[in-house]
Amino acid sequence: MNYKVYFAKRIADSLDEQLTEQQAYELIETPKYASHGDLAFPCFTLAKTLRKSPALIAEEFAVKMNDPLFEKVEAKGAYVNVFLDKAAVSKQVVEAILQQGSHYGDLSFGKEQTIVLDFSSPNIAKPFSMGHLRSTVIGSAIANIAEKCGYKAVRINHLGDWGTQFGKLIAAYKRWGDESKIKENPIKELFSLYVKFHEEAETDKQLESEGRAWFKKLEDGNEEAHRIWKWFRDESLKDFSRIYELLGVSFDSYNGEAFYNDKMEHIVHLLEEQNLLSESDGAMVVRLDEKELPPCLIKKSDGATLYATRDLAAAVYRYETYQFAKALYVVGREQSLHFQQVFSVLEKLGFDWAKTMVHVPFGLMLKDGKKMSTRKGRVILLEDALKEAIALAKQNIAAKNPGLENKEEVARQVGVGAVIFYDLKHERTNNIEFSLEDMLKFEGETGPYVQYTYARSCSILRNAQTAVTNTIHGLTTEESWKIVKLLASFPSVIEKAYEHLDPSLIAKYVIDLAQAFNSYYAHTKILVKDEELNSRLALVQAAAIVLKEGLRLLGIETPEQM
RNA sequence: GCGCUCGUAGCUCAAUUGGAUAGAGCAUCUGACUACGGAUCAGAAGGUUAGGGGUUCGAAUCCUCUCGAGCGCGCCA
Repeated sequence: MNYKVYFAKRIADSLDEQLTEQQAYELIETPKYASHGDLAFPCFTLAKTLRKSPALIAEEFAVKMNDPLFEKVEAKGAYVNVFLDKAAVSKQVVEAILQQGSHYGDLSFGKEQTIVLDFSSPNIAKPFSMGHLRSTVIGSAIANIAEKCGYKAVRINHLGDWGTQFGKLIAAYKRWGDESKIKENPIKELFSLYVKFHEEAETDKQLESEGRAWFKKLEDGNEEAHRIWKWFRDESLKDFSRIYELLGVSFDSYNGEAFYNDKMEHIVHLLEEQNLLSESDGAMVVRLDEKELPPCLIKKSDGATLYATRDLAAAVYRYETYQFAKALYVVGREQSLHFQQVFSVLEKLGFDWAKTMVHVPFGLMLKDGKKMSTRKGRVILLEDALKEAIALAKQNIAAKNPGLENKEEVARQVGVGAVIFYDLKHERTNNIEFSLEDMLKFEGETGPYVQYTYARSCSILRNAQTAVTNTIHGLTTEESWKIVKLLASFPSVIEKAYEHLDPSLIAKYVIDLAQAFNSYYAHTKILVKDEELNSRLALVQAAAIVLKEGLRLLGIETPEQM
């Protein structure tokens, strides 16, 4: 039961036609302070149509409105504050959760529709840095949230396995490469070749054109270029899959940029057919003057393709393959111009589905206020951070719970949970100042804090040694009420997280719920044999279910002991 | 120079998208029945929301200017 809807209905009923239920719903707030009740309706806007003071209107509402679900209705200034009946609402909410289990909060507005998500998309032959963490965990969480809303989600890892950079890398390999060293430590060696290339290129102007030439060869099917490229790609993928396994992230497709190599002529052909291509300094571009955007480059002057060309081909391929209702690109904000251009070109081509495509940008991971640059070799490897987090979790277990059975597994879950949560708790669009120290904190607003709360709830349920039955009464204390209110709002939090495509809303929610639970835990003796025992246990179980489900949506596991 | 994003406690972030008294967590300082797990809880302290002007019943949020930061702006991705 959605109490906001219920309240909105009551308001609309007690007015004649001045306000629709929908309008009332949109005005209702949940007050910041508990002393203002559980739901509030501000009367400012009604004051104009009713030609009465807001306070007077609130007063009249308060008198008129009585309902078995409302314990008290109070006018305070311009607000109508409603206090819900704690026992009745607690019963409804907790019973619903126990009945539905992990399906509590499932929504259906995405039913029968497919959503494709392009995320993670690391570059081959480059280390998986902290910077890639954001796209990976945000994209993965949004996919989970979309599924919770009923969508069929297609997770696509659009690997950066094509482009001029490979020409450069091959050029560097031909000059300074050592096959045996690369076999020993592929990513590290390839990456240092890449860095060296850029260092040398500062003084040796030859290098740049050598790199471009190799890419052209690669694109034209040169056997040697292709063999080297394939080798680099295979080695890199091995590295990546190790990290994805650690993170617990999976994909439905690893079709990267190279996959579209034979699908680009089609796009170029379409553009030609519709007279959208024009020449500029030897390159082929689509002009976007009417949108006041710079032109979108389709082909370089040597005939080689560009990133945008491949993205166009990918979009068309994906639409033909999946008939998506929505396509998301979870890619850093620094590429927002690129996506504006690509979407605009698709529109110009007359694809009406172009308007279902959205760039979901996110802030950068900054180091000392600056972008972490792969070129300059200033990177922090994600795998190193994960390993440190896991080692720290292991230390904690050794100190706090030495008897724990599957230490390794739990240490992984907790360490990785800390890293993922640290990323996801920040609002998506904001930059994050990277701090390994903060990321490895397990106290306060962290993943391990929520996991710990879950483990505690499991512990109580184990100790209870009785099956929880679904007949609830009581639960009227301030502490339990805080939990119930949060539990009741879970579905709307999911809806909002999807609407904003922002997992941080769920991260914040899960923190709030954990805090409410811990506060309850500290104030209430749960395992005492009185007639409310079963109700308290049911509340604990309901909280556990929602904590677990919330963390699952974020891609974080929930050990029962830690 | 132009465009985008942003500026909130010492630090990292919130604020129901224009609503009531701007809230959390770190860090600091106090406390917590000899405990259902102390990776916890309760409390103290910490603010002219970068700054000026405007819009209205009401602004951290909207418009404008100034200052400051980050990222983009044709053959990289």
